[in-house]
Amino acid sequence: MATIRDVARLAGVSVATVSRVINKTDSVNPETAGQVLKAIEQLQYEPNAVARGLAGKKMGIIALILPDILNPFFPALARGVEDVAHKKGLTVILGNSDDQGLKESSYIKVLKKKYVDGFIFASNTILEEDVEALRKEQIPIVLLDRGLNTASCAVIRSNNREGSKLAVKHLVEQGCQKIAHIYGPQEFITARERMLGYEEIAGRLREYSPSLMEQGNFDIESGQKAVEQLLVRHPDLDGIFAGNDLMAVGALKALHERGIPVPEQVKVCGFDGIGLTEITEPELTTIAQPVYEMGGLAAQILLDEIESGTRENKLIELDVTLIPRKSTHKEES
Amino acid sequence: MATIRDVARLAGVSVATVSRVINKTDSVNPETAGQVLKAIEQLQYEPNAVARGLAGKKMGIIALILPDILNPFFPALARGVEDVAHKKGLTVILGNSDDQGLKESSYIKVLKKKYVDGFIFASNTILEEDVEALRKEQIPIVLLDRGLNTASCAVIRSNNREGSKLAVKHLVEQGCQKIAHIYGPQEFITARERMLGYEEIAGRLREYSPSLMEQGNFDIESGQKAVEQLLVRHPDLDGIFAGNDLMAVGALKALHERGIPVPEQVKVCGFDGIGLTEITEPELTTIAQPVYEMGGLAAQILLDEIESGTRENKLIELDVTLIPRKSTHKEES
DNA sequence: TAAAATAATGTAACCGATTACAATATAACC
DNA sequence: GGTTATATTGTAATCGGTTACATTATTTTA
Repeated sequence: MATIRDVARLAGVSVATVSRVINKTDSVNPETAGQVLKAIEQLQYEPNAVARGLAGKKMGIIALILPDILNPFFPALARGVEDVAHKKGLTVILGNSDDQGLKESSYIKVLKKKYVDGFIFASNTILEEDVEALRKEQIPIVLLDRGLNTASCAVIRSNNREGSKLAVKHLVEQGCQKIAHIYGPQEFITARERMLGYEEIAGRLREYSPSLMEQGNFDIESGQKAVEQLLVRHPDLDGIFAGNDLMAVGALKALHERGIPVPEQVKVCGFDGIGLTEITEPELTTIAQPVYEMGGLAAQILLDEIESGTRENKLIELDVTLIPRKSTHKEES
Repeated sequence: MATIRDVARLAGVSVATVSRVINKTDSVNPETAGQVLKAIEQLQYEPNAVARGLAGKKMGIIALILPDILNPFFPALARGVEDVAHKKGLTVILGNSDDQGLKESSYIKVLKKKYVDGFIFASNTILEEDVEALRKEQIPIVLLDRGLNTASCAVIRSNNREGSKLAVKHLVEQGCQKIAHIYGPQEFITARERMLGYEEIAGRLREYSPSLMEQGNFDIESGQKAVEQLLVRHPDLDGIFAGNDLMAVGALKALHERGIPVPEQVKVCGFDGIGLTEITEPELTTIAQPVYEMGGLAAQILLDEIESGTRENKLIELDVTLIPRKSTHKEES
């Protein structure tokens, strides 16, 4: 591998000049630049990223820390981030935090030493002090799905409350009168917002009762259990809005086990828009978040901050979309 | 951030001695070491990974290049790799190649400049010349699912042929007599092996015919289409072995559309063991690959090679497991 | 007991870039 | 025409470690 000194020697100039040509940081005589370019070409020279990193304290790497890539919500996010980053010549480091603040801290510690350019956290557990520390060290950071009160950096999420309202309204339109809600863990702001959206619309219904809500865990099994509980209290419920798609799948399973036909007797709607929803039987109506776009946007904002050295503490809420499918289909009568 | 020179100054020794204490590369007087450790503690010193990387040509990063993290097969692989890497203090860079050799080459080019310690390719498209080039530069590399004929490095895959045989035998045991196969793109060695396994067992059946095989594309839609074709030729088929789970899901969809009951009239078996198979109706029998373990093992081998500087051109085939579920269930009579 | 091996430490080059500062030549200004 | 601004280039320090080589003190070996 040729170094900048090899190029300088061959072109008959100093390394500083070569560096100037490469980075266009300073004026260089066009003729000289020509020589340098020729030498670069001839030696197939490529600047060493690590040496650059050491000098500039930036390795051209962004870190994406998410709870668990196994959760079907995150691959699309990761892909969105990676596509944007790759287009700009940056690479992406992936970390799984398992929603443990400590693991996140440990990633931060390790990656700071590697001069990562910035962080994207798709997580609810990141500690405020960690955010603050990065802020102080001027390391850009973008958060996904985090509360805005604590936000001292850019935050991206989708409009969970509106999405929730969309879902419940849709169920009502399809003829549901007694709509239950399986909500996710309340430490997640997304789960709280979705619950609020549900309450806002469902609360107006004649059949509404707080006991129509049941906690789940954002996974399939908990959705299943929640429905079992709900059916004990309300055997006559005719609609279920699950706080995410996995729990909706669980709901579908539970209903199927009990022989309750979907959508004829009970209609089910999920939230997230992950791929699973297309392969259940019946296919699952859901509120789709623009997950891929969220990832792309997060990367875009991060890259902008990295490049400009500025920080924008804005909160961006992306629109969600109702995808009506068979699980909420209304029979024509 | 304190540097090694700060530590040296505070401890009253040279930087070389500090380095020796940190890396335990050379004998140091215990008393001196004590001073150094105290200084390190006091200054909260952490060695800078980039400077280390520059000097040692290793950044403590491994690259995982896979076709597409959106394909549900790969998150588990990525998680397996990351868990092992993280345990050893290494970080993982993720790249999506979309099965394009050129994109892979571009990742290699970029990442070599970043002094990545090694590569894991979960891909069929990597160019032989790229492997060879890395070999020459002593950069460790592990391949997943790649042909062994060309292998000049460690290769890990699961025993596709045996898995396939397991699947077909299982269908036979469940009473199938006319078993079709949807095979994947033949440039994938996995698809070829699975087909061979199918032929070996199914070829012995009385009802066997080569026209029971139909090409698919490893995605849901192609599975659906393949079944439609197959049903035209063989309306009486009673078993389908799909080359992967996604195509099996497609098969299920096609059968469901036609009102053909599964497993009563036709039994279906997939391959891979991804999570989707648990949420279809009926749940899908599949041949599970130990995907998470494969990732972990790949990382393990890579780390060993990185540490020892050796290369082992071994081919490892991991065992697969039949997971019988409702989609191949035999009615008791 | 002299010679050879081992332990402990320091000096300084090196990894391969960036960049502050200095130096020179040329162009623009009054 | 002298002075100041601008363009062009080079020198050498710097980023923050690792490590080859040299030096001195202490042990082991013959």
